[in-house]
Amino acid sequence: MLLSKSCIYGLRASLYLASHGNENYIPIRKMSDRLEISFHFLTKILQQLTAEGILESFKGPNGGVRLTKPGDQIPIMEIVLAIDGHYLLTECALGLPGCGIKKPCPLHDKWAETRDSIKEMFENTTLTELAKKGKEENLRLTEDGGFDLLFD
Amino acid sequence: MLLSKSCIYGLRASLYLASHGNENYIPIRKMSDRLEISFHFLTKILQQLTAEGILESFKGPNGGVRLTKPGDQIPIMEIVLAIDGHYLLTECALGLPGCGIKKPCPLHDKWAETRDSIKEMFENTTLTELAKKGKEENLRLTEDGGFDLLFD
DNA sequence: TTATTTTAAGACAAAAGAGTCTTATTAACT
DNA sequence: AGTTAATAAGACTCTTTTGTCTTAAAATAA
Repeated sequence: MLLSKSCIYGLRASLYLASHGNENYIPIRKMSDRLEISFHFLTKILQQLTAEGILESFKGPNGGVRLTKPGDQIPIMEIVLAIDGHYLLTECALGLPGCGIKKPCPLHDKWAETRDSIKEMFENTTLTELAKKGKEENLRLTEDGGFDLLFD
Repeated sequence: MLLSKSCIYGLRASLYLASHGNENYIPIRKMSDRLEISFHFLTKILQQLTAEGILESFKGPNGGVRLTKPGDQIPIMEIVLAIDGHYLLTECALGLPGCGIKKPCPLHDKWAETRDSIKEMFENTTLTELAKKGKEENLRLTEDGGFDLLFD
């Protein structure tokens, strides 16, 4: 898999948050219900994003999590980096450690090019952009549910 | 990871075979030694490639495995498909089953485009092409060894 | 025929990823 | 103060991937 399950869940939750603006904290329980993700698992993932400063959390009644910045300032690459690390940006296609210009593997040149196009895609796509598109066209965010399910 | 370890090992071994032409069978033990891959693990992987018709094997003394076709007729996509399956060509970036034009996720369009560039890269790169380049420039195929290590 | 060299097959073990559960801790409301 | 609603933290389990080991089968050569 390109992205780990944790990363995918983190992205889905981030899109949820971006679809709602970030004035209010949104409870993780609500998100896990709507997104059909295990509550405890999602909690752990969002704790990572909180630790990385992408989310901020608030305990107690009316608590939850929200984005620390407006979603149009958050490329999805930020979420990917926070959860899966930089492997996507640096990993050798043949799994060789430190594969680079100096000590390349035979696939290095072609793969570096392809990898850059992945990188650019993730860097040039913001949460808000996807959330907007998702809302307008009621696109999918769960196995059988669209963005409309995220709203009351 | 983009490719599984099994797939990476399968690719490295295939490049080994392609560097040697396919007149002779090459023992798996020799490949596993040179490529620094566990013999039994590599054996299992190459059995998959044999089952898929990419390799043919021969038991007993002077036995081993070899490519069934000239390496310039084998795009590395064949190896990837045989070991990791078609997930690379079809998987949704947000992990939604059956994500496609009909029921897309918000990332679908952009991801499909990026995914195609990965696909094309793997389809347009042959074993021989990489093996030739690897031999000529003595590129890396193990943690610290180049193509020269593959030869006696 | 017997010993040797090789792949084939499958049981087993270790490590990593994914998911669950329990117990704090914090904040709001009554 | 006490109850309730929420996140934080960490132990624990399940599953998949990765890797090891043993035995069988096939081919060669003495």
